[in-house]
Amino acid sequence: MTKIGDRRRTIYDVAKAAGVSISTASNALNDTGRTNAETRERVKRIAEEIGFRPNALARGLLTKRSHAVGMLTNDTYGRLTLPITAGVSEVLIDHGVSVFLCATNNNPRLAKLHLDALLDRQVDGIIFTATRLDLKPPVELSKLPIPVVYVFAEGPADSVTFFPDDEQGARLAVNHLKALGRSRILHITGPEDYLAVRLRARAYRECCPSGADVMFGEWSEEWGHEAVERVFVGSGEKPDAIFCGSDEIARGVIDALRDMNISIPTEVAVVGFDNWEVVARQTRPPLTTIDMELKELGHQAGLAILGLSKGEQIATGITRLPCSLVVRQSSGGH
Amino acid sequence: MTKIGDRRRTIYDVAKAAGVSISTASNALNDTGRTNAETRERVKRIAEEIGFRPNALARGLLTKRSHAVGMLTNDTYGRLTLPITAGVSEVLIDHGVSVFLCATNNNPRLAKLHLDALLDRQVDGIIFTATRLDLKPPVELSKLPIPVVYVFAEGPADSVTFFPDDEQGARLAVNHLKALGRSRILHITGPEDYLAVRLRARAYRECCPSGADVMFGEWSEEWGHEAVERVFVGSGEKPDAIFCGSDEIARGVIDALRDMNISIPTEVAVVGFDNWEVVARQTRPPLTTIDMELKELGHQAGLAILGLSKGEQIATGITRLPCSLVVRQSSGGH
DNA sequence: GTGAAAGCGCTAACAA
DNA sequence: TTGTTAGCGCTTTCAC
Repeated sequence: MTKIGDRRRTIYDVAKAAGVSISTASNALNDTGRTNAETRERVKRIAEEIGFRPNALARGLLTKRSHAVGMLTNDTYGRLTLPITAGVSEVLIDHGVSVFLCATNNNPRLAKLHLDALLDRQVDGIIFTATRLDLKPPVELSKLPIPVVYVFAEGPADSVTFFPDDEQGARLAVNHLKALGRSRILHITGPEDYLAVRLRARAYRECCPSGADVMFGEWSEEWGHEAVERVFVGSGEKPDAIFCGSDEIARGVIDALRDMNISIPTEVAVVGFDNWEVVARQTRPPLTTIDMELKELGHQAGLAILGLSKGEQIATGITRLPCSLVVRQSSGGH
Repeated sequence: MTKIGDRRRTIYDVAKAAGVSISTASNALNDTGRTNAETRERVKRIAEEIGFRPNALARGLLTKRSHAVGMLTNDTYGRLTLPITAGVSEVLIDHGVSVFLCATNNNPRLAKLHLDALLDRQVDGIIFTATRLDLKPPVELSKLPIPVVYVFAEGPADSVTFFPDDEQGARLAVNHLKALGRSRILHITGPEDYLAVRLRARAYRECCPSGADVMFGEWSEEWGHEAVERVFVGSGEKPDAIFCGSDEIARGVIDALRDMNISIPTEVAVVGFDNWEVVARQTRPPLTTIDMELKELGHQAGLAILGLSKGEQIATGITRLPCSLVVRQSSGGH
């Protein structure tokens, strides 16, 4: 019976089994240097056979590239973070890069702890994600020795930053309603101190020059409900469409309209913002809404950090990625 | 002007600045070996001053412990995954362990890719999370050279596995309703092919020996709505309480009851399952529900993998962690 | 109590 | 084309 040590195979094992030196083995495995095609194939085959897998720690120590990036995030229960992270991870895994997930809960002590851990691990870059465009990181990220990409968060002026194009998204919603023949469109949205809220409201106003009416409030169903009650009591001309700042607000709006026996979309069409499926799919009728393409945002952020970590030049400043319109029954669109 | 190279400080820099050898510096920094207390303090102070941070790659290469673990997950848009991950990360960061997040989308190819990457990075262990107890990992995890912990998923018989105590959670719900004086309790729940559904239904039946009535269906609001309509049309004795298999179902139930002008909780009390705040907080009235303590599940999984990676003995088999009851207005409890 | 030296597994000059 | 060699930054015997 052959005694096989169960320690992991190293490049030495490959070299010995293939009858070459470790440098030849290394070159063959990585397609670097000048290696005879035949030798290369043989080395690769043998590596495969004996189950060789390179030690990423050793490689990283030498090359000073760990092929890992850190994601520092604020948003624990993250309906934003998770799709973004999935997008980041999805592009990076194809480039052999793994992702450390660090939830900071917006706590500076925790953020520092995670940041130090990431730096110790020699990550090639950091992606910082928050839930608001106008929220600062809980820890200083601006003078790190590695590149940083911001998603849904504000970095220094010359940083690489991604977020959704709120104005374009709002235009998409309003133009959809206008194309459906609606003319008295109301905008019920979140707190005015959110940049996203202001951007969306601005785009909405530009699309509805006559009689644009914005109701700022909270990010809750409750607020959607309340706003509708406020608008639809009494007489006077009523809106024939409502563009909501979030799907949650839209849900409250829809529930309130149903309570008042106002038919959707016949009397009032409703459009939301987020395409948060668990909400948008479950309203009655299902909600037409704006999708912020969070996964794509993650893709772009991943590609950016990849490029930066290789020393490539990436356009700095804010890049706003287009939103898309998801039509369901609440707007009566097709 | 002193030229300071901006490469990272190494233990050599610390040793030189402190006038000791690198081995002494290492011992001092790690509180290992016999080191003069005074020397130790001096070395630590100097390390701090020059901004020394140990290179985790070098350390891991030598010690064969990377102080990183991988989380392999199925549930991309994860209302389960995220709290669990947060819990894992929360305990581990305090032990200097970081977490790689790998979303597999239940895709074997992707899972293999991620698993290999984790192995290459010499992770100290892997936590596999799924969304169902009776779902197998998309990749073979049973004979890895590193420990594996399963959360919300089934591992081999002798593996370490955590999930919530569905039966205890169900008993909590039913007993709460009984304590409130309800006697005709109906159970509207998800598909019977889920183990969790069967366990909850069993516990419910045991608590309601007389007239226990279970309606299996889907995990949707729609189903909750439909089930209520089915039950409350026609004459005959109606339930005075409904225990739902999920918060989403409960939401449908509550909406349907309101549509029928049945008052909650006076005529019918409702309890959900999940404590998914975005749903449970927004129902009218707010939903009494069962919390699966996902973060605590993550804590336990993190501690388990930590212990296992240190070679400690951990009880194998399935550990079910208690759920808790969150009382809101839908049950009229206090 | 401290230091010299070996070496973790790998890559990249440079020689042959 | 291939092999030899020198480290990457750190921990850890084992002399002193």
